Amino acid sequence: MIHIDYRDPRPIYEQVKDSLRRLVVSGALPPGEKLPSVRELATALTINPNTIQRAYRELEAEDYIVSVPGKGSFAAERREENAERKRELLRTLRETCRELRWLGLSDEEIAAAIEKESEGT
Amino acid sequence: MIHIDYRDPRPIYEQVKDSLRRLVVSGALPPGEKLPSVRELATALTINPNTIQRAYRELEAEDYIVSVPGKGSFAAERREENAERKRELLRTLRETCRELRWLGLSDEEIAAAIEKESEGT
Amino acid sequence: MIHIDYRDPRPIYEQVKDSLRRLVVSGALPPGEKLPSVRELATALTINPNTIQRAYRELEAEDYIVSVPGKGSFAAERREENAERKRELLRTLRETCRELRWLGLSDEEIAAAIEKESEGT
Amino acid sequence: MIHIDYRDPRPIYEQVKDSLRRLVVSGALPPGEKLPSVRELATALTINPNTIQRAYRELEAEDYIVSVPGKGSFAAERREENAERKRELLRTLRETCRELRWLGLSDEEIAAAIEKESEGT
DNA sequence: GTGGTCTAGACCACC
DNA sequence: GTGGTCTAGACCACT
Repeated sequence: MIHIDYRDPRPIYEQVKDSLRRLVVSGALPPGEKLPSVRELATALTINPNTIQRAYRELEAEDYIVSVPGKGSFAAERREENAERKRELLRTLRETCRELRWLGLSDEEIAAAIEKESEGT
Repeated sequence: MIHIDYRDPRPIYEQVKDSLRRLVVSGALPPGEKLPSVRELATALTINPNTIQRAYRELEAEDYIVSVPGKGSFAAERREENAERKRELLRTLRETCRELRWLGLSDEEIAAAIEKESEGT
Repeated sequence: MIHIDYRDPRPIYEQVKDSLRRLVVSGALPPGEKLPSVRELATALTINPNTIQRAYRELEAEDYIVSVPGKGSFAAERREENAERKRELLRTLRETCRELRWLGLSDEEIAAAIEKESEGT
Repeated sequence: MIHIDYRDPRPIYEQVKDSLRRLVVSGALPPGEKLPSVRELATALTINPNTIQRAYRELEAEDYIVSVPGKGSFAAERREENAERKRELLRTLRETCRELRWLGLSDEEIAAAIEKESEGT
């Protein structure tokens, strides 16, 4: 589920963050579900625990997960604040649609793509 | 119009590509419009001309611009092929919507954001 | 009313002290009001009684509560000594105001915030 | 100017953050002023560079400093957003005033303390 | 076992 | 020189 691409110029902790955020947001990790421990994930990905730790720390700061010392890390409850992130997402949403239109997609086709937002990645 | 962020981990030529593609796709550079020359843009951004060259080359391969030897580079006509790029865009579209829904936005709010796809960047 | 945060790096007895002091200072525990016994509070918070004991002992040394052997602990009368604590509070007061000003608040806004010193915690 | 107390239960990077934030907010480090480099401060305080780095990273995320790779870190321009931090500061402000009143200070004395908010720490 | 902090030391890209 | 990332390995408090 979590894939690291060493040719990706983005730092590893960012790639880990993105993967985990997607798992939470997609519902693959429902609220309250336990995430792999820092050490587990580190050995599974053969990445240093500090790097995983940083990903977890920042995901907690962004309210996607909750970490409880001595217990583990868990998918967070859904929250509706986070105006910053919303603005960012709406911006990419608009840009993506603009380019799709430029590539010839009609608004109906775009809407359809959003509806059947069910399958994989 | 073209903004380089040296703290962005992505390579410079990728940032230049994104900026230029956005200009084309948004209509800021309508089809046929002349782009600045590689050398012009390089000096304007104080970036190595090779970096700009690479951005132009790849944008041409992706059909966003057309380069005419001895004349310059121009915004391309709108193309409806590029299935690869379409799939990529639809994928980010779906992921963006999924996270926006997770953050509490209704489908109506998302649709509205797409409609008034007018303001800033 | 007393909230323990196990992720707070401060020792538990400090957190208990702060909570109790706030109750006294806010008037929630008016002078003479009986506090829960050490054992009661310890079981209620599932904390070691020694930890609670230490909080009570130090709060008595600082004149916020009074403990009467065999009878219990009570919110103290208002005291105007405690020059040490006053200096400490005035110091944090000045620093807090300084940062609020830096963040753009005018003296009027700050004064207003102090006036309507009524709502939550 | 930056003092680390190893008996303080708070992590070192937090203490470093607080010290630096105070320097910025107090005007001791005016906007644009260069901060000591990560390595300089690390050796000066005999603290590991990673620990200092973390403090700098988080201060940048909170918009108190700006770090430019290859150039250094600098005190940020004053910004007036940061509603989160404002709320937190106003909360401590109210609590501090409440306890000062309980200790017998009049509103006039408190206001006076805020006015002559000039001297040191 | 868990998350969290810290150290020591390395490497990178950029200036 | 600078900030930034990553590894390796240690220690702590808490469950």
